[in-house]
Amino acid sequence: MGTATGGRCTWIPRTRPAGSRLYLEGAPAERVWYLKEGTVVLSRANGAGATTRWTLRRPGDLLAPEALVSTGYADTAEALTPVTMCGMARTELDRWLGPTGSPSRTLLSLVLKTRCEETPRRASADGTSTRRLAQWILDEARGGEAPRVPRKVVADLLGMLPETLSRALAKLQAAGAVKADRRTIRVADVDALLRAAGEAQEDTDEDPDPAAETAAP
Amino acid sequence: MGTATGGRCTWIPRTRPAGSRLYLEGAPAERVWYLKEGTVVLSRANGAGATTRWTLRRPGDLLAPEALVSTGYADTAEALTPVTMCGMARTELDRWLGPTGSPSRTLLSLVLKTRCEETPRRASADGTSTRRLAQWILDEARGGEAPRVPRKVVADLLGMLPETLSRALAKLQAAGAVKADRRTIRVADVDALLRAAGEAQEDTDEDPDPAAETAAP
DNA sequence: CGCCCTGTTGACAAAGGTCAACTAGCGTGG
DNA sequence: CCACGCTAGTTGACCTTTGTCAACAGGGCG
Repeated sequence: MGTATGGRCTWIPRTRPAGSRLYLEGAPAERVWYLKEGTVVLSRANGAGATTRWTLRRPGDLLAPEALVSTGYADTAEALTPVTMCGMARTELDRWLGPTGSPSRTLLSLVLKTRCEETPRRASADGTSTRRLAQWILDEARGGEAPRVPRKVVADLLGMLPETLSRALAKLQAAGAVKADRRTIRVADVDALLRAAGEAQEDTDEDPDPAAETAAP
Repeated sequence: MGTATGGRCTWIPRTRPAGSRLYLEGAPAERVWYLKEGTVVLSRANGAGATTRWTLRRPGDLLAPEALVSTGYADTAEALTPVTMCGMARTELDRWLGPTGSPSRTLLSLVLKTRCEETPRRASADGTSTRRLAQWILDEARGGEAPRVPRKVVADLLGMLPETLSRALAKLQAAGAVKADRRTIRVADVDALLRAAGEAQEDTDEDPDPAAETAAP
């Protein structure tokens, strides 16, 4: 590892108390951190109003690497314990990484892009089967058509059985949201589909999050 | 993107028919591919005997980037359609990427490491709540103790409610697998825990997978 | 010392898994 | 070219698991 570990890095070390929000999903992604001490949990809004915590970060992990390929943070990070982290401004990091277009930077970008796109899906072990299916279709459809993969595969990807998928799809068809035959699924009514994907916790108001969390400065 | 896109790459293009296995989880990771055409599904054995398909790869995605940081493939890849992909041997890629220890390579390694470790967890939207909890504890425990995070956080990470988590934990304690108080969970009996994590589809024999899939050469 | 927050336990309802029968499309072979 | 059989997908009935709602307990902090 070398450069990033060992403490004698050019990155700026900093400590934050337990409970603090380190960065917010959607905010301009200006910094990347290397986590030296403590535990951090990442959460992400999952299409519907709800927010899901989906993974932990521990010492040695990188926080917000997406800053390199995206303009906004992909997750909200919350310290579960007091943390020590080394931060670096995105622009500085950019310089540090060397010329764009170098093989390793190209690869880095590719990997990060893929990672950013797929993680949100990961989150949802929640929501009704119909809702998950609707979200998947919205995510995956290109030109109004979902990928032509066997039903069994779709079911696996969504963590449900083919039978359940079949029923969920039937519901979406009944609602007029999609039109499906044995091997294709096409979007018939985006609004209806969005409704199916979002509906449920529609009552859950945005959780205004009254500061409270941030401990002593 | 430049280097990797556009077709005029140093990578060796190759086509494979629908249904073929492109590489196998656990096999020595010798190549990395750039997917140019087609759809690929990745699956991974999830602790218990079962195997879960967890994500799709489409044109423009990288296949098996873990080859750079791991000796074995992390997933099994299966072509859902005929595919065209550009492969490169790990050693050659290694040379192409330039000196180890350069900032961008260091970062690339970090990101890949994190990615490899966290994806398996993603898979499991399946299994009973007790089983998922057992797997999580096995995954996360360091020195016989699971991370000290609030129950609510653990529940979120596992996609269940605090109530359900509480019941699942009670079962594991009843089985003598763990010992937990209000804020810690420590492993009491690894074997019992492994049994709890694996049990269920114990009848599911290994799916010998009788060729069948591979289409015409 | 008492309140509040987090976690636990209980009873009930609903979503989804299970098992099983049935249908449709496709490929194969006569 | 048609018929047959096979596999993937659909539908139905039932049962387990988990989410829901609610009451309660234990620790920590004021």
